Amino acid sequence: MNAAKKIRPPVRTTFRHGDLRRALLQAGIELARAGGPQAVILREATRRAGVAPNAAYRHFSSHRDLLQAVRAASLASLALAIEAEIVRVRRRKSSPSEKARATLRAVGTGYLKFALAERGLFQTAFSTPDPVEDDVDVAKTGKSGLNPFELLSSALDLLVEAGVLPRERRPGAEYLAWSAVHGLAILIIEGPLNGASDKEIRSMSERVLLMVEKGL
Amino acid sequence: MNAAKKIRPPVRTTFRHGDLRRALLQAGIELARAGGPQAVILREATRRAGVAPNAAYRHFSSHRDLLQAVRAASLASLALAIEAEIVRVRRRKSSPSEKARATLRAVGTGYLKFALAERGLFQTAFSTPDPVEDDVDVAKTGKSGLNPFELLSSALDLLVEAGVLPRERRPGAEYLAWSAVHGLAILIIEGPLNGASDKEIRSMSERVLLMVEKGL
DNA sequence: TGTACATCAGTGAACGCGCGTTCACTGATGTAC
DNA sequence: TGTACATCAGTGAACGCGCGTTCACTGATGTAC
Repeated sequence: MNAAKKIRPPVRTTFRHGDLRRALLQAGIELARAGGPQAVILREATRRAGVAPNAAYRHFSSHRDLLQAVRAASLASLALAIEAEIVRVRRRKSSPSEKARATLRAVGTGYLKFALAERGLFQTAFSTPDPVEDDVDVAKTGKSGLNPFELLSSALDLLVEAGVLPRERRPGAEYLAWSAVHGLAILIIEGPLNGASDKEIRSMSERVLLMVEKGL
Repeated sequence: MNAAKKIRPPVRTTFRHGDLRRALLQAGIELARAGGPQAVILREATRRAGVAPNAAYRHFSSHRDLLQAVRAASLASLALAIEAEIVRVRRRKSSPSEKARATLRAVGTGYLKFALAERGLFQTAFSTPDPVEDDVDVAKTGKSGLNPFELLSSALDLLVEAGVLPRERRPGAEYLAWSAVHGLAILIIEGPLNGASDKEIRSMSERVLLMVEKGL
């Protein structure tokens, strides 16, 4: 019993953690991954970092501050997932108009794949505060330096340049595309499409992307 | 001071509340209306009903149970809002195909209007558990006895009957329409379209509904 | 119509929980001389 | 190269909070006779 109480040897040997901010952020991301924004608990993050609860306050001004950092990281992951999908399109050779269309689809596909594979992070990325739109916070971007919203925008620009999308329909088109794809993502991760099979999900994804293309 | 402590006269004169379940549910709905599902706090509901916290357990087996009832009521409100919009269409005389189209638009319009006017209830209605799809819980329906999902389904059936929507495209069409409209609702209430003007919102709503009609 | 009694919707007090946050501190580290 | 010292990233203890939930109870009400 005494021994049991004496256990709890701080794994660290050094007194200073040295990289605590990153460690807390990482722990926060893992919490978000597993349980969404709700699960990002400051005390739990410090526990995972092997540190006293209040140590977090050296690096984050509040719980809110930590959550905000996790949210930014989630958006960055999403951007990365979209970029990965876009890269696959770039490799293929085809006409500009077909390429533009494929790029838009890639944005949607990347978005949906990420939502499905990382539902916790996806939910966290879009948990209430601050719109992503005109936000140039680098913490939210992928390799290209663009955040998910900007990636979608540039795909739409490409569509206009290729003459596929009439210029007068361009303004606000982000919201049309985003509505459809985001809505499907939510239906899949927390709506009636929740238990659906991979096949069903893939089919619905394709149909939604097609609907956007036709309806834009 | 003594007087101050002696205040707290139970407003009730009778010992038994008599209608506590309804009172708690009503309080829960108001909490949800003001702050979404998070704000539905069992103790607060009992406070508003002027009753001890544990009194709630005579009528709800747990906090979860209360929240579930509030959620059902939110869905019922949504169904009502959609039905109200549909009724407006029915009154107008026009060709069956135009009527069918208008009905589908009405479902979307009702949905979006409700999301905008009652964001707290809307968020509550779709807060995680139990899909609405095949759920025949009467607590979730409007006057017609149909829940929101079923209202959408029957609008799509109408579209097929009127020959507007090819029969082979019918299966799963709910999800296409719902994705787009639900996505827009979320963009409006907690996304980048949050601060948008009424005019912008109306415009985007129309465009999304048009996209659905064209893309279905 | 009157009385005895069972029912059960409410009370009052208390619980453990885990959270975010604040306080005064300590001692390893890097720097200036 | 050695020593004194300031810095500041971490500690340890404690806080108030409000939650959901459990317990043994009480007394107004409706019912059976």
